[in-house]
Amino acid sequence: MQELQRVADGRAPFLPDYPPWNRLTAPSVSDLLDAATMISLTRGDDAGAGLGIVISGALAVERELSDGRRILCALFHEGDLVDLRRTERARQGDLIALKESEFLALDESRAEICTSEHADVARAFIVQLGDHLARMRDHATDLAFKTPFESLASVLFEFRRWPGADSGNPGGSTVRIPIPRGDVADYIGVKPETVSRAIRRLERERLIGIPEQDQVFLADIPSMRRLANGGRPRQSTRRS
Amino acid sequence: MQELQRVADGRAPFLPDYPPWNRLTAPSVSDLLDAATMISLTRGDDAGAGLGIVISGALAVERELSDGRRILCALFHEGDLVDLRRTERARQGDLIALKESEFLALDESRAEICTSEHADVARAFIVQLGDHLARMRDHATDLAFKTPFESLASVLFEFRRWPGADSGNPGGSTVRIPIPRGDVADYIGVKPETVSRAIRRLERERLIGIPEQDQVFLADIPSMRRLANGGRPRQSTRRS
DNA sequence: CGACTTCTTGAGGAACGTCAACCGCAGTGG
DNA sequence: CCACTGCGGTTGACGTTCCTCAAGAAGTCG
Repeated sequence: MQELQRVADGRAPFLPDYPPWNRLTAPSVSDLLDAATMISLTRGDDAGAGLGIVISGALAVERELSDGRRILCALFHEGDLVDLRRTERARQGDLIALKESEFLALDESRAEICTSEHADVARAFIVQLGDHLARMRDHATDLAFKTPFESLASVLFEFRRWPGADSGNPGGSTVRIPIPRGDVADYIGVKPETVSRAIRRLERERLIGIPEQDQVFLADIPSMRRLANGGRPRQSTRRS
Repeated sequence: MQELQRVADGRAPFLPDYPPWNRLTAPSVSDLLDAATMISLTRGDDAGAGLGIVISGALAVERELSDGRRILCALFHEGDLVDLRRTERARQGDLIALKESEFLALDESRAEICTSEHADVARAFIVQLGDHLARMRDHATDLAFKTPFESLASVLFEFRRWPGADSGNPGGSTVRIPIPRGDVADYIGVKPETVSRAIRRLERERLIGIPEQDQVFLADIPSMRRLANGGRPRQSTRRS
């Protein structure tokens, strides 16, 4: 029994301590964990499963285009339910780890039984899927924005909502960028060079500061919010 | 009672005759319809509800950016479950009709009770949400593609999957474009002029034909598939 | 220390957005 | 019956932007 082993490890709280997972009743948790297998991943690893819960780290749905371009069309963080079951298309993409991660893979058929037998599990799934849809709509909006500055500003706010992103700063004006620049670029649909240039320009304009490589200080949150919502600062509209 | 009235209208099959809706048991359907209100919409109307099922027509989540740009970040067609409940962001956008549509709005709290009491309804919701997530991932990939030709090819295949899109052509090589050009443009993140130019170029290259304004004949489906999957035909790579 | 990856910076060109005008059509009212 | 109006779609010229290609800087791991 995998979960018993885990409990013996002293890592008893198998499911994330976030809603909706910490709202489940004990029998539901038990049944869900019966269908679960913990997988440890390092950067680049394929999770090899289409259903599960991210325990730590960062995963993404990666798609390699026929001409070599790479796209990360969805990001998943700690506590996220990953559901790639509805796969009518041929190229659904692979679920890969962007860093050291732990993934609680769920057996599809047993998980399905679990959702039909436990209303709270079904509810948790619906809540999670609805959450992800909202994020995907935001992301689609970012991509349609087209200007890297807006996409970047928006994705910074997205990262700010990641669990643990605001650890150590109460006001939340420091954001950790949890994945490398190249992955950010693949996520917002631009090239790494463009991400670099965009960051440097935001820095020049005093909207953000980069104390460390993977940290961003939001110096002017209202302006950044405006930017993320479409107040596009094209060349002509630099200061205004 | 709204549904009794409808039944009296002779329009008894209230839910779409597609999976997963036609798989529900009678009591589930009855409970679900108790929470439902049918709304008739014309182009531009706001549905005014964040949860429901599209009975006919086409709806979209529209977002107006602060500088006037307009983005359709999700499309919904006949039989789709629309769930905008997870709205942590301020600007979630509006659910609007792109054409004459009928929308079966569901009361949120009563629908929630319904999903918790009927496992098959919960399952239908999960299936639908998972389906939409897959579509959103595809869409995000399209948008990240960046070249309008690829996005357009991809969106044509998306339209081909719409119910009724292949009515009258067995092979499915004719696709109906169910929404105006401008909406297509807002959906794939480009300008109407670019959509027009992309269509004309695909036509010039004999990949598609445009018998009517709202119809596309896929003359070379394999090539279009390649295009949609990222075999990008930039200026230099015209024939190869 | 050296090979590697990640990030950055620069110069040049292709591509899409912008602006403007035009076409065809439907609805409207004189 | 026909001019007027508005809307959706198309076409063209032009400019900004971002991708491409290339090289260098900085940090990491062997």
